[in-house]
Amino acid sequence: MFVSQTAEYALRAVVWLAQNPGEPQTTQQLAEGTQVSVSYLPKVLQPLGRAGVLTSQRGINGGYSLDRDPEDLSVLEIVNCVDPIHRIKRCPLKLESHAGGLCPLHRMLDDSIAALERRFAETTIAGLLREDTGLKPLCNSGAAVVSIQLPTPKMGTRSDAST
Amino acid sequence: MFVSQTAEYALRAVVWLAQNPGEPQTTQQLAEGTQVSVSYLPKVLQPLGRAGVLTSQRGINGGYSLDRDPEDLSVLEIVNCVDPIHRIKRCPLKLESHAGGLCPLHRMLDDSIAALERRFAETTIAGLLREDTGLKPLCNSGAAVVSIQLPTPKMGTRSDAST
DNA sequence: TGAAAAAAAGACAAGTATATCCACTTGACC
DNA sequence: GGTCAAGTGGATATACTTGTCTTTTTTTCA
Repeated sequence: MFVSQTAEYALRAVVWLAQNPGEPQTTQQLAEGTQVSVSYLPKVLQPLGRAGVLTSQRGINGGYSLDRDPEDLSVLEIVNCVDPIHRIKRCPLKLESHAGGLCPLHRMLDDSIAALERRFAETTIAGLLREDTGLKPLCNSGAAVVSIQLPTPKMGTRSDAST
Repeated sequence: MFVSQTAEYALRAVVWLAQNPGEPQTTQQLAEGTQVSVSYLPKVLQPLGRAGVLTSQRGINGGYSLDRDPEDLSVLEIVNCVDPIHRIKRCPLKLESHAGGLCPLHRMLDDSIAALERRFAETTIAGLLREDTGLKPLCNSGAAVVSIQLPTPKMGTRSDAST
């Protein structure tokens, strides 16, 4: 894959939390909102808690809430909590002659990783919430959907993405 | 990960074959040149054979040889033989409201995949061989190393990449 | 034709990612 | 303080990726 399933789940959860500020979200609520299995989600969230991205509160009225300003919380940070991106630093073949650099193949691969990393670093959670193209980040139902603003009952008017 | 181990191995093997045209390379030779386990390599190469990227010849003096012009053989093709890149086409949460497009989160993720795909499509094997920065693509030893052109017996003079 | 070299094919083993479940702890509220 | 809601941690299951090994098939060459 490209980013792990777990990282994708973590991103969903953080986006959901950013969309539902105020009261803490229980595992149930998060699981429903992000369509992640309720029994797996806690495992995904724990590293985010340890990293200080979110806080968890036990007991009645507990749940998870975001502990960072979405405005300077990047996608990269979330991904790195859960499934760190590894750059290629040394020759994977361990050739002594390549000790000081990477050959064209691995340089190209590392550059690609770097580009991805850069993009993830530049994308903030708040940015994602702002760039609303008619489709609110994950979620349909419940809490966060204030107005989805359907243009007409017919479909396919939005012309955003398709392929 | 980012590209699978298997895909990385496939790229190494193809680069090696492009560097060693002429007589077919046995699994042993390829394994040594690419530092891939000799018992795993055949598994990696088989999909490439089926896809017509390389041909294999059994028996004495057999081995693998590239069956495509490195000039228009892209990294993307190799990767796709072995571990295809999947774009995000539909909402992974299967929200009906997102049927016609992707939300900002998944749009961003898909755009990142697309950028990667584009880069891989634009990079040819021949291109990698040309862009020789002092380090020949994988390989040290043996066959393909005609002149690695060591500047001095001392190390670390090359100043190409390091971080 | 026979022997040896080589890839192909398939069974199997190990490791890692994903997912589930349950017993335990923490905390809020009565 | 008791009770119940909620997260935590650990054990276990399942699936997929990576890796090994053995047998079979193909091919060349003597």
